[in-house]
Amino acid sequence: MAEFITGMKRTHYCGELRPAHIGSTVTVCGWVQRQRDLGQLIFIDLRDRTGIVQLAFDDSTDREIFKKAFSARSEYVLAATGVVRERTSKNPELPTGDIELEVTALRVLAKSETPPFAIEENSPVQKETRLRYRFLDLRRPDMQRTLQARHRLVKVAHDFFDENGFLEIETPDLVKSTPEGARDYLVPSRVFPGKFFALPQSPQLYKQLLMVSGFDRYMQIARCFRDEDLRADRQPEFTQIDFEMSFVDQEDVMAIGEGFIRAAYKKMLDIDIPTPLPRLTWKEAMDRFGSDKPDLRFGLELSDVSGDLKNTEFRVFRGAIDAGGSVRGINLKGLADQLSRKEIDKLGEWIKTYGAKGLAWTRLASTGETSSYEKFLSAEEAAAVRKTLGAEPGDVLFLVASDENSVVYASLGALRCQLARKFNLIDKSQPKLLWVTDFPMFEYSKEEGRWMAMHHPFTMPNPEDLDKLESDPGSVRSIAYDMVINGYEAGGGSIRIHDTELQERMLEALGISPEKAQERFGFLLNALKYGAPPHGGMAWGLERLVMVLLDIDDMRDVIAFPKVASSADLMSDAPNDVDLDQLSDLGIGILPKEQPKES
RNA sequence: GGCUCGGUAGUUCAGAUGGUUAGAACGCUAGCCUGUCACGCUAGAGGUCGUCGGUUCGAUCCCGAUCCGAGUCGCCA
Repeated sequence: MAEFITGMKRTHYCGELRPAHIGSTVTVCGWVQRQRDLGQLIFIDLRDRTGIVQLAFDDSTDREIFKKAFSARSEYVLAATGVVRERTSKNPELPTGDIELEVTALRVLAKSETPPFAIEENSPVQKETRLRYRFLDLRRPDMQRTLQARHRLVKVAHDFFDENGFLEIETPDLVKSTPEGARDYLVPSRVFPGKFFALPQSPQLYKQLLMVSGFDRYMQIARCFRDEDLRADRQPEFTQIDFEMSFVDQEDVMAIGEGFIRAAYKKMLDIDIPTPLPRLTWKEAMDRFGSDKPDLRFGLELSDVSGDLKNTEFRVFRGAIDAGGSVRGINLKGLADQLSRKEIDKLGEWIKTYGAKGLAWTRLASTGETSSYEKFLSAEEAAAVRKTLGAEPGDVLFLVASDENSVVYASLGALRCQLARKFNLIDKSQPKLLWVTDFPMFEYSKEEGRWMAMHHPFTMPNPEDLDKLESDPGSVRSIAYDMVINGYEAGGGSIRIHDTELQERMLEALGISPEKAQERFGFLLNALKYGAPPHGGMAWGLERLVMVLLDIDDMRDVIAFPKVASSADLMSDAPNDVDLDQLSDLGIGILPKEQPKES
């Protein structure tokens, strides 16, 4: 039977005791990290969220207390009162290593089964086991630190936006389903059987409505939900640091965005981020880095060699160029001797996952020059390509050709990052932040056979491109901007359309009929008719920011109770079956699982 | 949905052309031990080898299906 804590009041956290406390009587509470039984002498390391302190029991200790110490096991919960004394032999590894507690009162507040893994930093346990026992995993010091950092970042956000006149206003979690964009999580309505709410993918429409309502400056730590497949850096439910402001243009929003990120880096890491941040247009980012979220901590920029090859007789290259695509390349400087032919072939296979048909290469190794494509080119063409890529002895040149530029960008953008990781070319000494601006308004969806909004349908098109909205949607730029940090899309936003007519025109350009538009977005279109101020804003992914700030590469490590790749929660076993009664209340039936077709 | 990788003791892993009794380390249990701090020493317990089916005299190992996990492509306005 566990003992009660009544009458024992914690005076100190374990990790804060120091030689200055010697002689004073203190009470600490925590979990048994480890018990060391030396016969007539027992030590217990007691852990709480601040650290560890050693409890000592010897022949001067009360026998009843000694017995309790003897039976204490890992993760038992103890309260201990004692006198702080200097240690006979000190432990320089511990902040509390100069002192220990000579225990005069001890209570076992709770026993514990043997934990499935040791509660310590970097304990070598598979993610699956950690997530099944998440409540134990979270006891580990690194998880405690990470979630404390997450808390501090949210505090920085609240403080910064408050100081700048932003009001936090909560928007609903049960909203209207708007099938543009990510798949919605649906919530059935009991009162309206067969009808559904959706969980918000973002507070987008509501924060725009708040601008119409005159709140002028809004912010929210907003929960968002997207029913899409997960990645190491993507969870189905996540949090945004979201803001929106009125009577502003892009520069005003960016200034606030830079102000917040400066405050975040300063208060979290004591790093001064120089502002204004550098900017790249989307086009520049794609041409130079093959990505709209380029990692600027290393070089390996792309070069377009299409111009050198426009008259080539080599079909692979010529065909790509003639079809409106391109041939582009990367020069891996000075590493030819460290990249074997076999490894190059492996990269060639790997890059096919990005849609490339293959990887053309030239290896200028000290043992000789070899190339997969130069034999198909004239001497002038081969030389021109080398010149464009700045080839020198020791380099490896990589070329990708495709009749779709998006494939060239995706392949080389991924190759660039892959090579940087492989050869450790990433300079981690300084974070690299930038804005990517002038995103295309639309991208063509082959699946849907129509133009889709790249950002979202409420994004303001660049006024210079307005006349091309219907005639040439592919060339229309938007007033949208992403904040990119170390190759992560940390945040993004846009100036919104605040004019009903333009909004209707935009929806029509997206192939949404006026009737459909009214049905889906009527509440927004209606609001825009009643005096909407020009407005815009942006949002950061809170988890992404914590990841970037703390250099953590798994988003699950910055979320207390995350989901696994199948979007299940291993600890609680959600999602789960529900009673038929619950379903019938909602007017919902479950279709039988589709049987595999007979062949 | 596709591709790749993985599932063996509580944990992290090793293993065998398909053959009697499946191993290690840590952890756990018990005993001894007065200065440990990854305490030490001694002894011991602990396994449906993810699940189902097939091949075989015999399957943890081979084959098929399936479940679970990881990465990634698609997807993520």
